[in-house]
Amino acid sequence: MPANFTPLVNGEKANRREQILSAAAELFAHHGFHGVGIDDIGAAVGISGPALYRHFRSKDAILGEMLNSISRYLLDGGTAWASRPVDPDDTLAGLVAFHVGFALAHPALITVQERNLANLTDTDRKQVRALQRQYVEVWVRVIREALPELGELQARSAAHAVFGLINSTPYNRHLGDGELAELLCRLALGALRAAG
Amino acid sequence: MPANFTPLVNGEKANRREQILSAAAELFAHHGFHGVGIDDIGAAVGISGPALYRHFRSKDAILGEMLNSISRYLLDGGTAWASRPVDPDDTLAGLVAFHVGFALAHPALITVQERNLANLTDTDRKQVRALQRQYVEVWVRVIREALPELGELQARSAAHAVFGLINSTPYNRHLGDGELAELLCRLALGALRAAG
DNA sequence: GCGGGCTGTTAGCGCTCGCTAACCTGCCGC
DNA sequence: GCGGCAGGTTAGCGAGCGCTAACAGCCCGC
Repeated sequence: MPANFTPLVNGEKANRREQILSAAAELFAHHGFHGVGIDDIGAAVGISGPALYRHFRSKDAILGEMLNSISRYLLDGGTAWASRPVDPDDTLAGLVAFHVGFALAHPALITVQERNLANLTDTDRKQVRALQRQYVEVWVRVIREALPELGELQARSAAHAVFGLINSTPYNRHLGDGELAELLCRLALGALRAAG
Repeated sequence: MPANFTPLVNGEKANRREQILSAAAELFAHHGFHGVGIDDIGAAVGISGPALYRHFRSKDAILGEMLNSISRYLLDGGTAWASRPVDPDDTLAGLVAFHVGFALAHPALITVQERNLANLTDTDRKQVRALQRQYVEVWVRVIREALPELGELQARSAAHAVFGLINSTPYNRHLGDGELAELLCRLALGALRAAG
């Protein structure tokens, strides 16, 4: 199970790229993809405008790499938790805690992932949707193992609803991180338990 | 408690305006505010481009009126439910069902409301945020009456989380409307019960 | 029946945006 | 020490955007 999220770990030189991805994520989250200019992203990392094209092929490529790496991270982490040989309730709790941890650590990425799927290139969108679909399937499987009385469609709907619940972190900055994490886990598990 | 949502009921002539608002909502939800052009909105209602300016002062005004009327509708409906003299658990259940009903009937409006606050004019944004804040306060009050052991901050966080849960309707079209409504109500109430 | 508002049209202005071109500079290997 | 490349700069292009101007048909009151 991955500990820290680093979009791309290419040894060394990826540093500027990560800087750009992180700044762009923040900007995209606040103003939307079309509301952010190339110059804005450049300015946010201290370089100016077209210098970005030394690191990314296009503005779309920035968003594409961002969403791809998020989806891949979630899928990998989720798969890792799901394949641990513990009892179903603990597996579900672990999966919830994993997603809560990510949502708390990276609210901007959550926002971008939720809002800007439609702004992707066709190929990028297909890739990201495939990864997201697989992630949902992991959840569906784990939910149904913990709550066998649920049908597949019900489990899928419940998964989406729980994603919405957890992904409320961008609007949810009243409590400290620790307390909020615990509350979100309780809420999510309580919701799922009530679904059965 | 309002039955149907009609953004503005100005007697008669508001018809075209409502047509435009509804088409724009769908487009904004799919492509984001900046991703939709004046010509797109016009085409969606069968007129072409600049004719919109016979009905709205600007593109921003369309979004402004849309978000203002959504927020006002939710606040009015929520306030109506909250002030019914029934026992706290039933009040909370009613409030949940009210929000679920809106989210199921108007997923596009939910999406726009969630994503495009930042694209509003300063004055519009202030108005909308004020309405939203009041709506949250209604929820906080009702939640705390049903679950007195919850602190105010916890209740506010729980409210935001439940909004996220219910507002997952745009991604959640696997079940029929009736079944999904019932599931979402159960999930939301289960989550809140687990918070106490 | 005709003048005026209401609602539509097309042409086009001015601005911003993504991106390219052309050029500059510091560092590293040979 | 010098050639080349990685990574930065500014100028400017072409396209698309929001919006305005100018004009046209329809309908309604007098």
